[in-house]
Order: sequence, then structure tokens, then C-alpha cells
Amino acid sequence: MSQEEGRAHRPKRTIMNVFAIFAARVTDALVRLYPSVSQEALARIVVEPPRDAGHGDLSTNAAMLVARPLGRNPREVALALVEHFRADADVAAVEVAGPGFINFRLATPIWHAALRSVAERGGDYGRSDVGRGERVNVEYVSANPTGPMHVGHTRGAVFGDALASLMAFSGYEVTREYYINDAGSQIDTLARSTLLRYREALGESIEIPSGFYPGDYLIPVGRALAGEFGETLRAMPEAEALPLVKDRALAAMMDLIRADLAKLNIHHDVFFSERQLHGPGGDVELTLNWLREQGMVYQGRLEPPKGKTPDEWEDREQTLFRATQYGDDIDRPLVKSNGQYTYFAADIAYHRNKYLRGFNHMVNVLGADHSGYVKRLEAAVNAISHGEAEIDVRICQLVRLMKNGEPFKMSKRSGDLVTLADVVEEVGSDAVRFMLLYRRNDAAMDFDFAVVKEQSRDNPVFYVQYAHARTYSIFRKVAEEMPALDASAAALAEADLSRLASEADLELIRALAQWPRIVASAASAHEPHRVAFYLYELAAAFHGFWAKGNQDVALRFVNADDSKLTLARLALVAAVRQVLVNGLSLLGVSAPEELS
RNA sequence: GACCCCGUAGCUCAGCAGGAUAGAGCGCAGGAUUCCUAAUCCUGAGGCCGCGCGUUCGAAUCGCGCCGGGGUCACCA
Repeated sequence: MSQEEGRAHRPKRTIMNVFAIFAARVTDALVRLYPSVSQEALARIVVEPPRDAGHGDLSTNAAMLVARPLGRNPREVALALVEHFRADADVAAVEVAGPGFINFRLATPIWHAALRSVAERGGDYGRSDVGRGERVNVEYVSANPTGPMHVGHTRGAVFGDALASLMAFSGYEVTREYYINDAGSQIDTLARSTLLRYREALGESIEIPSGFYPGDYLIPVGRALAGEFGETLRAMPEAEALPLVKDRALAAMMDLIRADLAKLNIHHDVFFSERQLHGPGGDVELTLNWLREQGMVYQGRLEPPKGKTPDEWEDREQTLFRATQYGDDIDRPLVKSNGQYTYFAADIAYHRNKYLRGFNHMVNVLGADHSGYVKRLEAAVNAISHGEAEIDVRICQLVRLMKNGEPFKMSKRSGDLVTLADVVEEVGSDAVRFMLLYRRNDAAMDFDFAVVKEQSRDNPVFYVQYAHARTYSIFRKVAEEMPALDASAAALAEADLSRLASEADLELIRALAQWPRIVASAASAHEPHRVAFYLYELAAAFHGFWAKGNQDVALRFVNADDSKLTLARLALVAAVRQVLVNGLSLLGVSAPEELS
């Protein structure tokens, strides 16, 4: 920031985050005026655009926050700040309003400097260091490798992917990770189901018993086994054949899942196998020993849950993790009655593994059916890191699939599951992604095929993409009408931005200037939907500007008789395009040059 | 019985590390194109922010208690 400050009087000044700069100036001023002001109060200061544009460009609550601890009157503090900022060349007007807000109207050149920085930083405009280079592990999808992905997984997949991009853009060193649950009994079921398909491929007529996976997707796996092994597997005892089948079935399922994810342009850095945690000397064993040494494990009994008594409740002594010491509601079993480790035991080991790999920040994206698991995970991470690591578990609520208002079944038990691939094929990756990200992750949502497919105003993705396409059509128009005009990036960089002086111009520039603070706040709050909403608003501002050209020729982007103005407007259009591209790319949505 | 999410315009949802007169889209009523894509724009109507109490200069936002909807609840993953 001081770097940018230092350039205050150079002719080609650029400023990326106006709001951050003024927050710093306000803080500095307060420290100078009131040396005893507390850091705590300063940290809560917000500089943001006021809701009502009539109040100015920027507004801060600084005086109201600081006054009380200083034993002063908010208006008195505000007036002192106002006095201070009258000397600031970037401030055109500053005043106290309401209970002690300070409203700034900024001098036009600072907005032009903000606009210039969009082109200067290009794809990096909005990039920040809020993550300070810290490593974060974002675990998402982690669907069981027993079949293709269904729609239920899609939301978490898209959310996790966008969040990872967002955090990477905001200065975190991000690892995208997928935890393969390949150690449980369902994998045995998968192997048995595949074995049936293998026998089928050899000509047997088979029936899939209930409790097995009936899906057609195992047929090719069975065929491949027949090709590889011929009759050999059939001749073996099942116990011998199953491990061979298991490995191949698993590999096939993961290929399937990776292919599904690729349809949404989702790629992980690490696929972490649960199986590698098990076995003698494995992480689970090591972790349990460690937990025992720490006194975090004991033998004890659990009360059955009230209200809902499980049918086969067996009151027995078991190995428990002291989760309650770390904020959970009850202590959690680590060993099943058959002597195997619980899923949770392996998960503790897995998260300790993450921690030992150097991740002090972890994000897990889970489905709504795991909401009861959150406290347990938090407790585990707290325990294994002695409070040094933090985990944020983001729950993606249910997506109700609809078609013209009619609910769609998507249960895995009933045969008619809707797969992720079906959805992407039907509505396209862009629409799926944007629609899912245009909603907070923790609110349940309806996803109506008919609406999402329709390229209409109901569908925000097309609205935003259309804005992007419009930036191209403007440049096409210029090439046609003003062939002599050099509209290259180099020429735009030299444009006389002072020509962008109308309220409409400044309004659009202010919208662009918001991007850095929006993206930074979205990253630190782990809320990608803020990006989607911002893009919608930016698109609206741009469409609105466009329409003003219909009323007022002076507000058109292309003015054949004023090449200087046209050039400045093109610089503005290029900046809008840049921000749309930056935002859409974080969301994993394409930015087409035209909509067909 | 316990825990987690949600409750804001007719509908779908933003806004919630407290801030000024609570927003958008759809729908409804009306308007805009000799001109860069009308896949757009403009205007209007429409609100006890589920209810109550509390915290304070100030609450849709924070706390407690209700009500309603969804999810979950040893040894599945």
C-alpha cells in the first residue's frame, strides 16, 4: 500500500484497492490524533461504499467505534477526522453524517487511477495477499468410489473448486484434495458386485441381489476382468479373487469419477487413499497410540440417544475419543464391535496426516448429511494439533432437483439416480456451476432443469456472459466504424481517462473498484457466492450504461466523431471485460466472446 | 430428546466480525429499439426482516426462549 501511496504525484498513477487505502489513511489519522486509541477498535473499522450513493463514495464508522473507549463524543472524533481529510488531495468533500459516519466524496482522478490499475494488473487485478502465503488444504467431493457421481455431489464439487480458486487468488497456497474412502465394507460390496458382472461377462446369467450395486456402470468393468483373467477368477475361491477385483474396480470407479469431475472442469492435486492409513504401522495405528499417550482415549460406555433408541443398541464398553474436551457433544468411538477401526478413527489419522504435511488451515466441504459430523472433526483437528491448526467445515445443503416445478428423484437406492454427467449434459457446465454458486452453500436450494436450461433473464449466468460478450461487440463495432482508430491495449493504456467524467462513467468505474475488496472478503469468509453476486451487479451496471447511450449520444461507447472519448470509453469497456473474466474464471465459468 | 442449517416482497434469494430510508431477479402494471445483440434498459406497486425478551448510541444482523421447515443422531461411509 505504501508503494502505491508513494506514487501519489506521478502522472500515471494506479491504485488497486481504494477502500483498503482509505482504511489505512483513516487508521493512521486516528493514531496521530489519538495516540492512545486501541488496536482492537481500529481493527473493527470499516470503509465501504454507503448503501445510499447520495451519501458519497466512501463511508466509515471509525469515529463511532473509537469514541467510546476514548471517552469522547463520536461527532467530536468525526469532526477531527474531517478536518484532517480536508487536506487530502484525493478527497473532494468530506462530512459528518448521522450518528457519526464520515462520508467521503473522492476527487475524480483517484477513480481514474483505480481504472488504470485494472489494465495494468490484468488477470491479477483483485489478487491479494490476505492469505499471506499460508498453506491451506481444501478437501472436497470425496465421494465414495462405488459408482459415478450423482447430482448430490455436484454442489460440493463446484463449491470446493471455486473456493480453492478464490483462496489461491487471495494469497493462500492451496492444495485441492480428494479423500478416497476405499477401506470400508462398501468397497467389498463393490468388489462382489463387480465379480457378478464378471461372471455375467463370461456368459452366466446372473441376478443382482439386493444390497449389491446394480448399476450398469459395472458391466464394462466385469467385461474387462473377463478379458484380463479369462476363467481364472471364476475358478478361484472368492477370498482370493476379491482383492484382485477390488483393485481393478476401484481404479475403474476413480477413473469414472475423475471423468465426471472433468466435465465440470474440476481437478484435484491430491487423491488421498484411506487404505494407506490402515495396516500395521499405518497412520491410524500411530495416531491412536499418540492419542493414548496424550490421554485423549479411554474405555467407557455411551448412553443411547434419547428419543430415538436404535433398534439394536448394544450397551458395551468401547474405545472412546475424548471429543467432549474439544467441544463435541459426546465422546466418539474409535473401534467397532468387530475390532476394526471406525471411520472416524481413520479420519482423525487422516487429518493428523494433513497437519503433519504442513497444513495449519484446512477446509472440508461436506454434504448436508454430514452436518452431525462437524463438531467431531473440529474436535479432532483441535486435538491432533494442540489447537494450532484450524478447520472450517463447509456444509453444502441439499439440492432439490426439479423439472417444471415437479420434484425429481435422485436417491441411490431407487434405481433412477440422476448423475452429475446427466445434469452437465442437459444444462451445460457453465449454467450448473453458476447456478450452484449463486446461492449460499448453507441454504437448501431448488435446481430446476427447465429454468437453468432456458437462456433467459431467469438465468443469471447468461446475463453475466452476455455482458462479457457485449464488450467484444463494442470492439467489433469500433473496428467497423472507426477503422483508423488504434484500439490496441497499448493505445488504450495511453487513453485520456479524464474524458470519463460523467456520472455514468464514474458509477461504472466505482463498480470496478469494488472488485478487490469483494474478492478478498469472499476468500476470507470462504463464500464464493459473493463473487457470483458481484459479477451480476457489475453486469447490470454495464448493461445500464449501454442503455444510457440510447438516450444520450454522448454516453455511447463508440463516438465516430470523437476518437479521444471513444478511446477512453474503450479503456473502460476493456476494464469491465477484464474484471468479468477474472471473476468468471474464479467460478470456473467460461467467458464467451459471443452468445449464439 | 440432542445437535446443525434455514425462516427477509406473491415466488426464488442477497444483505448478517451491528450502522444511515432493508435490496435484486422472477411474477404483476406500464414504458424504451432510425443507432454498438431488446439474451438489454427504464418507471411503478409490493415488507410487523417468523414471534417475544434482552445487550447498546443503534439490531434483519449479536444473546436467550419459543414457533415453523430441512438435515443428522454408537458400532455406516
